[in-house]
Amino acid sequence: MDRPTYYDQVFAVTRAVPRGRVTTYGAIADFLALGSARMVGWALNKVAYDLKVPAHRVVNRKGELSGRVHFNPPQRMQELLEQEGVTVKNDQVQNFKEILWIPADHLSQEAFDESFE
DNA sequence: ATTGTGACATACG
DNA sequence: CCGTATGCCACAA
Repeated sequence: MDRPTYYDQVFAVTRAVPRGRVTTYGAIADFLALGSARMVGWALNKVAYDLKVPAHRVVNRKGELSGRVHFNPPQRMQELLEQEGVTVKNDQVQNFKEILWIPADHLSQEAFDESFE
């Protein structure tokens, strides 16, 4: 699309997160070099009821499942993560630093832009 | 145009 | 660790 909305970009990055890995709101915002971490969570909220985007792989900078309450039902987020091999305890992703996936380290801005033509 | 609203992040006490 | 404050900025009304 000519004019991808902020949502589209957030969704695209989120879909790029591999199974068993997680990323953070800040990392996505940083990669997009647009908006802020707040925008990311806000964008995901719009699609929380759609299963097209693996929103469960996005957590806050502490590795907490801060957005779980927006799932249906809330514990669904943790279940999905554990299903992918991610251990979650007390609403926190275990081994967080090991499985953290930073978009900026694996995606090129150019290739990303092209996907919106 | 103005205001309100955040699934955040960082700084400070 | 906890609460407060501030920056952040796209989007809906």
